[in-house]
Amino acid sequence: MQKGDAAYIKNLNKQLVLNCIRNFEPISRSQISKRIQISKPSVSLIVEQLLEEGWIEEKGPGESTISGGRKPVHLVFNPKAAYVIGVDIGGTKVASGVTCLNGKVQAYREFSTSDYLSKDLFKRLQKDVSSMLDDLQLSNSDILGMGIGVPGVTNVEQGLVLDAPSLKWKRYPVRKIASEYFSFPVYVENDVNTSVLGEQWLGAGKSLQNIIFIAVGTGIGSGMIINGKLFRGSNFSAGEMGYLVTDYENAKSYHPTYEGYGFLESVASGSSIGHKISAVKNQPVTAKEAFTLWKKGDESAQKVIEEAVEQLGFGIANYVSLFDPDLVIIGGGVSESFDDYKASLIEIVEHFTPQSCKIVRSTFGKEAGIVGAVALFLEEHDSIIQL
Amino acid sequence: MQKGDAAYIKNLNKQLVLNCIRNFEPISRSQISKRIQISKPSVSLIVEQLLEEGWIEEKGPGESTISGGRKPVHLVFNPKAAYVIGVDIGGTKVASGVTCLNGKVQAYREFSTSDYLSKDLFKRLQKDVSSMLDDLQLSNSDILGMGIGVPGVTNVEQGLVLDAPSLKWKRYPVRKIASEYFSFPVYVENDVNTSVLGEQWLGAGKSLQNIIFIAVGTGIGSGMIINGKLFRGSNFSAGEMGYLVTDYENAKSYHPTYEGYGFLESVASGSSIGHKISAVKNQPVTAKEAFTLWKKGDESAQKVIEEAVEQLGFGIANYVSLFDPDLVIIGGGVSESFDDYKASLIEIVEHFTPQSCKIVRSTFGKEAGIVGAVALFLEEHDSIIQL
DNA sequence: CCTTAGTTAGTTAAAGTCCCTTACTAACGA
DNA sequence: TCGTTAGTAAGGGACTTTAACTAACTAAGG
Repeated sequence: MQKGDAAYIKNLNKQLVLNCIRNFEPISRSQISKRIQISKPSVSLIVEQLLEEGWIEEKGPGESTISGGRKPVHLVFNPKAAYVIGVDIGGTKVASGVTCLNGKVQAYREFSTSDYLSKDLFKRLQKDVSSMLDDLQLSNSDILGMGIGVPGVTNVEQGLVLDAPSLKWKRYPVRKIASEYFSFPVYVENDVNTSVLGEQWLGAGKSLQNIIFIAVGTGIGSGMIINGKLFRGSNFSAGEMGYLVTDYENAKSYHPTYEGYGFLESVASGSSIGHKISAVKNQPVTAKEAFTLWKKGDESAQKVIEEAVEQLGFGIANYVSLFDPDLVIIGGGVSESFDDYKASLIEIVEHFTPQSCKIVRSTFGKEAGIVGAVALFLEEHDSIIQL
Repeated sequence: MQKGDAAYIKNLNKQLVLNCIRNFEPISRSQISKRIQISKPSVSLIVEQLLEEGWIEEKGPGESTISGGRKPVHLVFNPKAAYVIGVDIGGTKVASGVTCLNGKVQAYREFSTSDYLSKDLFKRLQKDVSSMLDDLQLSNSDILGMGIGVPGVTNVEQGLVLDAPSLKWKRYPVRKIASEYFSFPVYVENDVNTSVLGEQWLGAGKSLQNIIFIAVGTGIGSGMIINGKLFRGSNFSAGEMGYLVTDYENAKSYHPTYEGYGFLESVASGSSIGHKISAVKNQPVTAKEAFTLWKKGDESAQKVIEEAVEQLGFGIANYVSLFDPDLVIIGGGVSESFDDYKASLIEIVEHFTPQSCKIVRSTFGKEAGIVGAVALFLEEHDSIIQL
């Protein structure tokens, strides 16, 4: 529990005022005072400090009310007061970007993961970051910090990637290594978790309290916002949706430990769809191609995909039954064809859950990883700017 | 967000001191100061107030350290400073009890639900409560408030039972009705949720952050503590474990909306075990009798129970995969035979989850409902005494 | 046994920080 | 000029803290 002293309440109220401005700009000192129930003199004092520190700006006078009176001074948030760097380390590429405090991406870079995986990955990243800062004419002191999304189980407190198969990282001390290249604080987190944070901040889940984000691609992973906060589980491995069991008969003969994948991802992931159709066709077919075949009326593709969607639907239904979320967001490679199977997916979920729940597709494009990583930084870092 | 002022920090620090005493008693003013990092004068002042208000007591001198010095004055929590009433409204009986602040039940009463369900249930409850208070020589002012556990979906904020089939309550305004009979504050919550709160407070899940409580009886329900707090979901219906789907083939022909039960409870609950064996034996058999038959070597009982345990195991595995909890607690009628199927249950869960997780049986006996309801009150009510 | 130095517990007094209330000035419409 | 609203100044209250105190105890030495 937190101890209360003067500094603590000062900070509390300062954040309260700043958040009020962020959410209701433009707004006057007087209105802030009314809204957050802090006396006018206190608000004025805090506003003065925020102005001095550059977090907010005065923006011309507002309009008097109908009954007359002095015009209020409009205050607005200054999203360029500082910047945050978001990094998405994926299996194929490492994308990085600089965003302002509103999450707008100001600069973007990427490089191939495999070229630098064995060595100098962070050195290369440092190069990209320097180049972006140069472009934007920013210095290190303008940067609050960096968030990094990684495809694996991560201990965010220690900045340690516990296991990321696609990068071949095991107990890899990312924060420690990154601190050798960057002077600002760095936070690392599983990429599905950063995704759901991004969606909560600026995407489909804006200001919702309970959100599930499901990434269906090579495997199936998920992240969740619970009671407004990211939930990580007791061992940082909550949301392992790929391990769900939805088939009593087949599961019995199934051995996750041998096969290296969970049950659900062995029947409903993008790669499983690819494998199954490849087996039928006796030639390599990717999941993307499978969806194209399906649309063209290919029967074997239809069968495989329909079963995959059905199993995925069961998995989502289970998730929803347990969590009762406001929203389920589908992301990952297989979400590209979301519109094609959306209807049947929703039907299955509705059928097996006590309460209905919206299911939508992820909103972001290639910037998803960046925005999520930035959201992670803002969520974790103890600054006046909070998610 | 909370606004900070003098009263707020005072209250914060007061709670901090009181909790410190509750957790580490006996403890001296000086030690408190060191532990919670509040200056000695402040601690002394707060302690003086807590003594005056009766929450704590001085208890003789402690021992000096090896290096000499004045003996510390030991402070201890006074669990009899106030009392809380816990009520468990079940399908068969309404149990009520008075506990002290440590959760020890000081008095207990019960009456048959069916006798009073149609009318005067709360009037009857009031009688039991008065009688208990008389026995304990307590007055209304000694009672902080009342918690009530109910077998149904409940909106705790409004004190409204949304749907409790076994009581035939729909949108039943329990708090409003209770307020006509009791002068202290009343909180209502689903009984599985009160159970998990009770387990977190004084049971198997003491001081753990992520706990799942599963009640297997007539149906299958569950409650969960997430990040240390009870999670209710967006529509107060999180934890509907009975609706999990674990069987691809059978689920397809299954229609929860028609059958009134979820899929998992149709194959793994106590009543489903009873039904299935009754069908085989062509005579009514209860779940309890089924377990007895099983132990005696009855083959059909074995088959039915083993399948039920298997399905339940799948359900728990799914739960664990998604939540990554510290602990799973099994309660409800079917948990009485827990030791008989514990091994196979654990084996299944281990097999299908990425991370292993302890599974134990619920700790409480008939007082479970009372303690849980009291825990609910303490969790919800904004008093200096917090869960 | 008595004395004294060293140590720890708890209190007193003064000062700092934050907030609030009250009363003010500033600015505007009618 | 009056009524109204925005924002500021001054004084006071409620916390906290630091620094210095008193109280109470152990242990060692004469």
